[in-house]
Amino acid sequence: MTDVEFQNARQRAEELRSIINYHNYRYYVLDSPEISDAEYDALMEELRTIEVEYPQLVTPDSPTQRVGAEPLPSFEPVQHRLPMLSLGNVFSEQELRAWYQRACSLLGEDEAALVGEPKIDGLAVALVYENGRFVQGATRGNGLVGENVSANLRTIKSIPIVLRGQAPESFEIRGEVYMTRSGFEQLNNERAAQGQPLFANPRNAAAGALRQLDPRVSATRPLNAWFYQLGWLEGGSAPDTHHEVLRWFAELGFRVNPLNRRCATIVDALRYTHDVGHVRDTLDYDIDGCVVKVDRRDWWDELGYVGREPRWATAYKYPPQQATTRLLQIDVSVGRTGVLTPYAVLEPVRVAGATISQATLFNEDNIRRKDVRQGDWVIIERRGEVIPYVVAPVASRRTGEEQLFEMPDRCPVCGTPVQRRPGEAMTFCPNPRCPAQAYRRVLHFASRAALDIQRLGEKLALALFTAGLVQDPGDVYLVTKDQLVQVERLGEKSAENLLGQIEASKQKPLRNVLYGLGIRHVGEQTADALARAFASLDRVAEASLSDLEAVPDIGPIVAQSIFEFFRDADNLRVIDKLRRAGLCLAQERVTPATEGPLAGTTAVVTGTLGRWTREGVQDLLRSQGATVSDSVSRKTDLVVVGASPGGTKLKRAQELGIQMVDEDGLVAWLRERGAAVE
DNA sequence: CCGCCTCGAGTTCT
DNA sequence: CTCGAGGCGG
Repeated sequence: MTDVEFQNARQRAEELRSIINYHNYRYYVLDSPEISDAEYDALMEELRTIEVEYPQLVTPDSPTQRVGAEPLPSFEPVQHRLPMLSLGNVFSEQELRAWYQRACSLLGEDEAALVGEPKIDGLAVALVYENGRFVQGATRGNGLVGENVSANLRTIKSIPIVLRGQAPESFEIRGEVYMTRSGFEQLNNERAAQGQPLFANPRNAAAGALRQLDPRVSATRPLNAWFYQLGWLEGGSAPDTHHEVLRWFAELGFRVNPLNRRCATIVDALRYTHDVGHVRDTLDYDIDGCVVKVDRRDWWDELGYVGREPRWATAYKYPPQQATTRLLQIDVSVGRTGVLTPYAVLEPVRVAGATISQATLFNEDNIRRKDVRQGDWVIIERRGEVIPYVVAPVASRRTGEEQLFEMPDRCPVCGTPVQRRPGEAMTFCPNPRCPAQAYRRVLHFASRAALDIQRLGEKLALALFTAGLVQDPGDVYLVTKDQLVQVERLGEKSAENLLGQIEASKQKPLRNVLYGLGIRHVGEQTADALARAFASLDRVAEASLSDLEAVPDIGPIVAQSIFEFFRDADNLRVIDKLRRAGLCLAQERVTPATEGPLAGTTAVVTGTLGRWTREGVQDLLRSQGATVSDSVSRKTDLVVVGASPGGTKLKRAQELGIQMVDEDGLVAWLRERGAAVE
């Protein structure tokens, strides 16, 4: 190698580093790249090639050095020059106002400008820069001593290795390392596919990634960071107000959250917490509140600290969406179809406005996959802000006393040995006469989507069942007022009401009856398809396997299930009772999905309507040839949106660009197509 | 045969 | 709402 070649290589390497650092900044910090990924990769490749040829040209701040450092034996402790304090919390508007009043009165001011920032749910880190270069980064640790995680922080591409513009001689900047929600989901999907344990939430996943001793593992994790606080500073100066400091950070090349806002008064700050709360769900990172800081930094010294919390800043916390509680034991329930479903019995805990004491665990595999044990501390959340869900155990809080769950080998209700088919996740009790199943069949028959017998709910159904009065759906029509009054101690009026409901149910259309029978694999959609195709219960009962399979969406397994149902003596007895009670087991004219003004259209109804019930709208659409579905997909033509609609349906409809209408819009839509409106 | 789309079934609390 | 699994198109 000649000296000239070496000099050229060195010059080119320097050039490339500065070009790559610039594009890194455009891409990772500003989120607005100027070149394509391929062009970027080509630049990286060129630099890497030079560095392989001339290893002496590799510098610690080279972009190629973000990945690939050797694993560490352990993290080295780092004493924070300035302790990393925690913030005080407030949980309500009043408390935030009180914090502000106190700050103002200590300052002897009427008002003090503030800065609002989203409070990122991640891990606080402190980074030291010297002469514009990243030299060290540490975790918060206990606030006084943290761990040196520099090698891992280097792998986060939005963290600048070399600063832009004029930086002070040395300073410390603080920020939050977090994992994006999308990255977290993808990571967990990958881990699930490989049978590895899942992370409970993005925060835990980020913590795991940051504390990886092998930076090469860290580098593969979707970490990112926001910066929001100046630590110490030497050989230079920083602006006087916090909002200017944040702007200055951005100029230096740090990633600063765009939601940060200067608030002139406490009223603005309150509005700010409200606004951030509104966009919270749309962000690709978790926040658990807002941080509010006094803007003028000279006032920080005046306000000082109480204990280890600054008086010049506080955290306004939103109600938690997750909670930790004790999983007392795992019980098993038996469903209508005989499926054994394990569920967690929890130490009651408040999550998102409700006290949760139980949560389903779905099946044995799910429990095993999550490694949930009886006695564990577990993280609970409400999916869709409703359904309680066990996210993960907190393995670090185990005592060794925890008990592994085993699916019982006999049905907990009737004692019949249970079955689990190879390759299937569900365990079930094969005894159709199992009281749990029989009782739930009655309940299902009375449910809204079936015969809609209100008042025949869990309690009464169980009482009638144990008294031996209603053992199957057919018995519902044999109950007398005397029995209700004398055996069930119902009031005269309630008994009459119930009997009225039962009487009215006899008019329900065939599809409701078919659904109510509880044939395995026959839900609302399939029941509707059967009613349309055969128009009478008897014809369904007589249908051959191939007749059944000719119906769209019915395949061999569903056909077999229907076929068998109508060849079971117990089931035939039930149907006989229904027939004698005078139920509607045939329908005169059925509109096939291929006829009517709405033929070929698929609609979804979500939320609460005003003028009609949801069922009413569905019936209206169906009666004119439309297909009514429960989930939005590419095939959906129209989504009718009522008040408080299902979030995923709305989101999916938006993603797919499907027409959405309210009630008035629906009327217009129907008129356009020449369909009847009432 | 695989992957996508639906459907079915179980479930919580106010 | 979630998960499992059946149906069916590519």
